[in-house]
This record gives sequence, C-alpha cells and structure tokens, in this order.
Amino acid sequence: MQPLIIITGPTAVGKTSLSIDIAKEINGEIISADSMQVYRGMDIGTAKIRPEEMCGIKHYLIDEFNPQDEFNVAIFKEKCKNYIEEIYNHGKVPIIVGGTGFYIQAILYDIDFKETKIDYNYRESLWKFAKEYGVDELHKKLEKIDAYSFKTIHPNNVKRVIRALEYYKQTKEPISSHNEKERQKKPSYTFKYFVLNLPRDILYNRIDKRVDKMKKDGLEDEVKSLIEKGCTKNMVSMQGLGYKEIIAAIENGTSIDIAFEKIKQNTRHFAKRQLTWFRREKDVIWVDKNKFASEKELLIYCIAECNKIL
RNA sequence: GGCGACUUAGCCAAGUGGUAAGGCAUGGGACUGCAACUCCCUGAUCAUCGGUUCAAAUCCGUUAGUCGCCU
Repeated sequence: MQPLIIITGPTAVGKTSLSIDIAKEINGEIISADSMQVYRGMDIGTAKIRPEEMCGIKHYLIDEFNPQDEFNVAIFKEKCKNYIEEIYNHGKVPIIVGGTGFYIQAILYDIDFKETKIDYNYRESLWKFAKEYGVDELHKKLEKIDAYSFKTIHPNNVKRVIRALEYYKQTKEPISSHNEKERQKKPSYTFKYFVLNLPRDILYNRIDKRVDKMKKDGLEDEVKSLIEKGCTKNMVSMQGLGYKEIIAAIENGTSIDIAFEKIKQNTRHFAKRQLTWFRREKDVIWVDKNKFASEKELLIYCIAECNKIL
C-alpha cells in the first residue's frame, strides 16, 4: 500500500503552517480536505492559505470551484483520489490537510458513493411532507424499509431521514446496511493520521483572534462582493462559517458586530464537533501542540512518525 | 443617615403556598453524496439565618449584597 499523510485538527489549531513544514521535509504535495476552501473568492472567511505562504509546495483542491458550483464528499473523493495518484506519479508524497473529517474518512476508507444520484425532486417532496405532517410522520416512513435507521436517526434530524429514504428508494437497500458494509472497510493506504490539538481555552482564544482578524481584513466586503456576483444564502458555499452570519446580518439589517460575535460562537461549536469526530476515528495520532517546547520539536516529532512509513 | 426595590444554575429568566419552565453558555455524543451541514444529551433546590404552615423560592422577621430616591 502506498503512503498517505493526513494532518487535521479543529479549526485554528495551526494545521496550515505545520503542513508546509512537513511537506518541505518529506517532499510532499498537499491536498486540501476542506469543504469551503475549494471555492474561489472565499479567502478571508475560510482563512485560506495565500499563494506566497505555500512556499512553492503544490496545493490541490483549493480554489478549484466557484461558490455556485456543486461540491460534496463524493466529488471530493473522486478528485482527491486522482490527485493522490498524480502526486505518486510525481514521485512525491501526498499530504491531506484540512478539517473536514468526513472527507478524510471518505478517502482513507474508500467509501463508496457511486451507487446513487441525488434526487432533488424527491428530497423536495419529502421536505414538504415533513412540513405538512410533521417530522415524526416523515420519520415513520423509515420504519418499514429500514428499521435500523428508524431506530438510530432522530426524527428531528430531517436531513438524514430524507437521505435514508432517498437511498432506499434508489437502491432498494437500507442505507444502514450499506453503511455497515462500508464501515468494515480497511484503510486503503499506509497512513499517518495526525490530529493536532490544543487545550480548549487556548484554542477558543485563537478562534476569537482569528475572527477579529477576518473582520479587519474585510470579510464583510468579501461577502458583499460574493453577493454581487450572484451568491445566495441557500448555496452550500454560503453556509460556511462567517458567510452565513454576515449574509443574515445584511439581509435582516442587524448589527455586523453582533454577526461577528456569532461567528466566533459558531466557530467554537464547530471546533468542538470536529474534535468529537476525530475522537471516534481509529488509529489517529493525537498531537497536543502544547506538549512541545517549540514548533521545531513538533515538526521533528511529526517527521519521525512520517518516516516510519516512507 | 432615611426610604424603597431587588437577590432563582456561569449568564438571561419564568414561577406569589403543594414540592424549581425556558433560552444562552459549558461539557459530551451522533454523523457514510448538503458535513464550516444537520441532529441528540447535559446542571440548581431558589443570598443568609430564624419563624408561620401538613407543605415555602413563594408569607413574616433577621443579616448581607446590589440598585434607585431622599437629606
């Protein structure tokens, strides 16, 4: 199996700078596993790496889509797989860097998404059904076709209920059994899965500072220019942290300062969710940045780990 | 110094005699084509001391703190 390096962790821990250092050391190229940095024009709000910061390291899946384009795990996985091959062909080591755990899982375990196609009309009709008859009635539709999902998906989680129904409609197989199969899969690479972490209070502090900086750097203008280019709040890209809050403030005429406070709050929640995700992942290497005396030592440690599989 | 009001979880806050709503924050969790999404779980004995009562956060008094007004 071929080697794969993964560098992740909650937002604002400092993945980007470490990833560049590692890439230089091990002759790597970076693939971003970030659901928002793929979009062009969304730079400030996603804290996207700037070209000059890349230090010549090649980056993939950054700025490859327009905010109005469709992008999701399935697309990510296909693209990412191709890039990994490409990087091997360059004689280099692929490094996946980003905070979207779902994406990392998809690539690492080669999760299969190909069987179905999104059925927007069906989804829409189920949303309407839920609105009319209530979420519990929608949830009950699951009972006969997929008892396991019926039990495990909460009725309020309409999005997941709909996906389960859609999956069954298209494949005549319960999504829960598909998931079960996928769950058995072994990693398709020899990998090192680093999860960077910091004490909660320090992390939250960094988040606050980062959001303050986004404000100074002109996130509000960035959002406005995206709106001018035709971005609307229902687009997936505009549901990114920092974007949805500012759009809401503009639309509702509410305070922009409060919107920024809201961004901080939501970002903290997000970081917490990310950590929950990574705790559940198998075979990850937790890297508490605080335990290292310096960036340099942290780097040395990571390189040593990487070299075990290179 | 006098008069009055207030005092419920980290914060906001319902509840005026029958055994503590809710929201936010915090912490934990789920997640397999929207994932920076979506969703779930999570806490108190009501400032203090004493009294009335079968029963008090709710009534009476004490002390403390906060706020307002007055001299």
